Amino acid sequence: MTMHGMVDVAVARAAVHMVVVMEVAHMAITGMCHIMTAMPASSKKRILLRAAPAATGLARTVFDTPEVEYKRFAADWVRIVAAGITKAVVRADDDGAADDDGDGIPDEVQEVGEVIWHHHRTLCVLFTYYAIQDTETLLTSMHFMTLNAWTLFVKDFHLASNRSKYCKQSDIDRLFIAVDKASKFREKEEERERAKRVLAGKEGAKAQAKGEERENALSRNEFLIALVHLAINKYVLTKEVPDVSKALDRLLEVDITAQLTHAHAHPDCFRRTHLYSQPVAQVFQFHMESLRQIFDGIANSRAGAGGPRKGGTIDIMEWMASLRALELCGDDFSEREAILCFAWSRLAVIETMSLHGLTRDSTLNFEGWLEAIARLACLKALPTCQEIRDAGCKTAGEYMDMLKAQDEEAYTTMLKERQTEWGRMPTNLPFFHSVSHMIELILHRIETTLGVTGGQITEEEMRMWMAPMFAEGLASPGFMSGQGAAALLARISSLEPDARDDDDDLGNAGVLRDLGRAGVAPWGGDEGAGPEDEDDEMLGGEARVSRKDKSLGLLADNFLQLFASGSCTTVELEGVATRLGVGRRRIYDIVNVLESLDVVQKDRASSYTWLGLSKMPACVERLLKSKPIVELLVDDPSLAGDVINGTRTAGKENGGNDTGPVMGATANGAADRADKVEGRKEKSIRELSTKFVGLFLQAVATPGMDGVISLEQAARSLLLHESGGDKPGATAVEPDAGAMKTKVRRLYDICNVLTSLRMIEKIKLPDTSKPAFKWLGVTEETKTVFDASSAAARPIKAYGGGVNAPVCAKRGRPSTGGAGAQHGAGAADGGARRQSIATDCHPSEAQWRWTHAQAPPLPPPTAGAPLSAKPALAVARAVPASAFAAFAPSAAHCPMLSPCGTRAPATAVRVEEGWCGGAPTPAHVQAELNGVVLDNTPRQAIAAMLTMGFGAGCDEFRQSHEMGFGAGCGEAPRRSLEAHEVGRSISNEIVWAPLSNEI
DNA sequence: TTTTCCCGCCAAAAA
DNA sequence: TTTTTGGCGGGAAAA
Repeated sequence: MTMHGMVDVAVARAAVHMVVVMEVAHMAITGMCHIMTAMPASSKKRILLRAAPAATGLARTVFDTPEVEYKRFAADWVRIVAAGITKAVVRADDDGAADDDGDGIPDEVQEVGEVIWHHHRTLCVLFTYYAIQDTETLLTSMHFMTLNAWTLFVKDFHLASNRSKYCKQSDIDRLFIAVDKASKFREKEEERERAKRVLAGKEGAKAQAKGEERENALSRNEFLIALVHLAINKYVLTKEVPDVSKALDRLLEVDITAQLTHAHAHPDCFRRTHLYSQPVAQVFQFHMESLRQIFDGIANSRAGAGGPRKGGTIDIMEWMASLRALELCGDDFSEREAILCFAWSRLAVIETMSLHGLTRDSTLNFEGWLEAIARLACLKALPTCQEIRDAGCKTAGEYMDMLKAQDEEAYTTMLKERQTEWGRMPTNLPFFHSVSHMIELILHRIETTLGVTGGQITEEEMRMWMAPMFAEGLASPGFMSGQGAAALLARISSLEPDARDDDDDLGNAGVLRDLGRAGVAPWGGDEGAGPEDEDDEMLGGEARVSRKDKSLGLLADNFLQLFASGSCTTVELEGVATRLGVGRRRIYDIVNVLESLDVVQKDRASSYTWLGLSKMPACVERLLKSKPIVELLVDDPSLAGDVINGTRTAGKENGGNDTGPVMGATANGAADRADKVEGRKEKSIRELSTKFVGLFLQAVATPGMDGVISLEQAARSLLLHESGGDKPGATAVEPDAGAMKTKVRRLYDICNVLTSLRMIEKIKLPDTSKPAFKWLGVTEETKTVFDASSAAARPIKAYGGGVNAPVCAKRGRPSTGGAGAQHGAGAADGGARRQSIATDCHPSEAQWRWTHAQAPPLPPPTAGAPLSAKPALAVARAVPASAFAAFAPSAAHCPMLSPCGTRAPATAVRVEEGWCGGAPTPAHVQAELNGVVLDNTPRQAIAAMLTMGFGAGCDEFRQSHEMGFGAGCGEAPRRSLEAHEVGRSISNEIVWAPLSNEI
């Protein structure tokens, strides 16, 4: 009953993950159950809640979750036990078969299991790393470790010693063979058994395609078994350590874990510290359309060749073939490293011994593929922005190919000099630049092949590009050999599409786009032919952002888009503000109005729950039914005559001049609680919004008004109400001009968001030019606003200083144009072709185009606003939720959206948290680099980003973080791994969890 | 001009 | 206290 000394702590901390055990392999691990019972009930409940989505959202998991990892371990462990580890342990251990807790499993075996679990992540990584060493058998190698690989592993970690009695190289080789043979034998047995048991079910049919033609190689669980034996040989037999679990722990801890290098970093290190940052997400987002096409093209390549169609995934062969076609491997990085990129971009899969699991584990979905590209970007030798510029090129791709063509030697030299070791980050440029340049290179190569230039890659183009590959590339990947490959390939490709329910079908986006630019030859020449584009001579300096680009309406659009597309249901103010690139203050304006309509609901400080359209119609309905709080007054006395009519007991004309309440059957009603002059609370935008909507509803009910209200009218009604002037006997005090002005200002705020909701629209009163709005109610368009898919498709508009391409059609520059004011690069959306996203720091050269070729379904009033040009760093501050769904940590990962623990301070995050927790916008970073301090700048977050390699000149930050794939992953493996084991970040605020279930 | 409405100070309300 | 909310109005950009 006494529990395992050293592992104890770790196990206790990891206890949370153990809950899952029950469902997975409870049979084999029942012995561990007591751990769970010892767990505090509260935490148990919490985790179970979180575990739920894991089951359904596996494919969506962006980080490897503890749950999955635990299950993966459980699956291994079941096999290990089945393989008879018990016998070996009991035989070697001093305690023998003691089973104090009487659960039927010898305590020592249990402890061994716990030790393995403790190091399982590391071991999985190592297994893959070495399995990949052998490119000879590329395909199988990702799941099997050959003798060569095993030997290399042993050598790297100095596990063999010729002086030792039981651990000479030859002993270890023998060990390998023994394990391999034993399991092979057992597998055969099992299979026979199974075959017998399986009756008709189609289960049986596909269950065992697993031909055992694989020769000497260890699967992961066998590798683990081998390690146990190795530990026994190394420490138990030599009497150094009496007990097997301790010996294993020592082996894993001292001999292995402590010797890990950056190359063995867990995939999540890279994801967490580099990949999921806003700048990177933006880079991807910028090229999203093209990337999607490319991915689809590659993913469906075999379908085109007559092969089976696999749904939306890319396997290793396709990955390698595409890299070859792009001529990416070379002196800077090898094919083996390319394979590592692929392997590291996969997500943990629980069961790799089933057909389904194997497929999962052997392929990358879109997000995974993007990650692989990002990893590739780390390895690839790429030019800096400066170099590109100096060479007079627009993109990195252009630069590379030009260099190659003009000076082969220099090109080769560059490749050699710039290569980055696997596991390290490039040092010559910020990571997101690398990614950007990498993508440009890919696009450029594809375009050159096709003779196309700039712009989105279309489906058609992709097909053309892929064509030659059917013929050669994919069909006979020359870089690999071996039957195993063919066998595995057959296995993988034969399986059913696996209902990829997930991935949004951006499929038709391409079509839309093509339609959009109809008239322009698909590729072939021309293109730029857009009648309009011109200018871009670029601006000199600071770009003044148009007021329209930072309007509340625009912001509201983006806000709605962000949440409507469903990536997250928790609205966390600070995070949203950062994400949207605005100050918190502005978010309040929006949220308050939305709250008054039940679109969001406040659940705690700084946090709201997104309700979307679920409650909103009912809310409006309710307002309609209940008597309005404020009575609508008709502003123009003359008009009052007509308006006031039937149906209402409009009978009261107060002494006050024109004031005539139009509605409100029971005028007295409104008075009840409005007695005391309304306090601050009553004047909140939230309340104001409710009242305002009430006014609209009255206007709708009033014949002749048709739901139209002028702001002045509304303001006056509101003010009169506030002053109590609308009460029966009261004397109306005509509000003074100042008050009116203020009130109108507020109403504009509300109108802006209501407009974004498409619930009202601005109209101009025929007669006067008075501003007025017309109530539309919950329209079809409103529904569209909330519809997840259309929201995802809806382009986001750059907000504020966001800088991207000038897209405005309007040529003349706004009068203000001071010195080199900015410009609209006037490229019409439809024909806009990609330029470069080179996230360069020199605006004068960059010409951005925000390429939303497809016309937004419902251009909001503000659409088409010119986007100003500006320093490249800030490409677009607002990124569509759809982008974040794929790249950004989900709410669950990121305290910025949904704190899992205590809330992070509003403006600062701990450096350890990486970018999570108040991510700075590119503009912030830019400002910081320029030495300017913006308000609301999350300085620490920026510091964190800078340590990751963004920007130069921030040595004080960098020095302490010269890291490879992850902070601490290289230097202090012990510690950080421990932290990882527990599945939480060091800061203790981030809890790994699957991406929100519903996406 | 008039209409819009961004910005952000600073105080009330809430931890 | 400190942090979160958010009223409020100057004043400037659009129309």
